[in-house]
Amino acid sequence: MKVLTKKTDYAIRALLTLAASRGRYVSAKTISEEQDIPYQFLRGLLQELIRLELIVSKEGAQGGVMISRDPDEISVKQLIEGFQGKVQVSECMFRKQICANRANCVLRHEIMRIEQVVNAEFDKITIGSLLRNLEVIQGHVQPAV
Amino acid sequence: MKVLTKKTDYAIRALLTLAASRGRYVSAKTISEEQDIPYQFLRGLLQELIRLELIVSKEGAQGGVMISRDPDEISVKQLIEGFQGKVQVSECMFRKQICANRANCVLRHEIMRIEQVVNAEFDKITIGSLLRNLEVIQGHVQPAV
DNA sequence: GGAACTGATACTATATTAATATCAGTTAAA
DNA sequence: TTTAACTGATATTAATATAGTATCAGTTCC
Ligand code: FES
Ligand code: FES
Repeated sequence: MKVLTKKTDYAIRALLTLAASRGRYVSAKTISEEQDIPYQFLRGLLQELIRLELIVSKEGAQGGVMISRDPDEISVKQLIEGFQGKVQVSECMFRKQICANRANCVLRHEIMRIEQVVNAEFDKITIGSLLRNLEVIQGHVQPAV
Repeated sequence: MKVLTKKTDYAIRALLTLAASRGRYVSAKTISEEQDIPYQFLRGLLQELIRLELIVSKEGAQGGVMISRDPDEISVKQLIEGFQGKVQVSECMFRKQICANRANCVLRHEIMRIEQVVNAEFDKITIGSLLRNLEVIQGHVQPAV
């Protein structure tokens, strides 16, 4: 079972690059090279991020995309939902047998608990937190201004 | 994000039927009709369950398959792993940037925690526990002998 | 005007999942 | 002893999701 698709993975990485360059427009070409993401695939993905209102773009020479939110407000959960849909264990297991009694279905309760845990965990992980971890690991910590 | 594939879903349902008929051989046809699972698809799936040693079969007329384990010892986790492979969040996110320092990667730690929680939860849900829930819901509880 | 960009969209390739089809061999029982 | 009800094994197709490519129009900066 794979939880993150490549698209989500790429989106996270693109946002990391953008978060590290806040306030500046970065071209798709640059991101593509820096993160080793196929150019055209990235282009499409960036347009989705624009629709999700996580980044904004500027056309023309010297244009590109720029992150438009506080990186701490962008969670991996949002990205998973945006690109892969909500975490859902099974549309509804055992339809025939149980679903007549959904409200009382114990299984359903347990499954929803799992979903909640997964969502809560992915909600904790943000672009901001990831970036800080990256910086710590790579020794690129910038002194607070 | 879909956690259970149809195959896993079908397998669980087939095992529920078999658990409800412990000690008897049930034909694929019967299971197929009872659980509304495409016959040939079910056939293949049952052969996998045999390989996983969760059921045994008997050929010929009056043959079929029979559950060969205590239903409480068959967890949804085992089935997911058998049919879909281990739960894995991402083969390894951010390869380029972090994987040079895997041991210290905070992200990796968080992700592994999520995996553990999901696995632990699915490990708690067994064919036995599901069947009991079903019986309670449907009012088919058999008095203990 | 031309190079460096994004917007929009259409297309192809690959992988995974889901479903079917076929035929040989086994067993029970009429 | 034949036949209907079964599984074993395997091949094939269909449907869907994911991943990646290509093209062209329009914008902006120099
Ligand atoms: S699985 Fe559908 S209500 Fe329980
Ligand atoms: S994601 Fe690979 S080590 Fe952190």
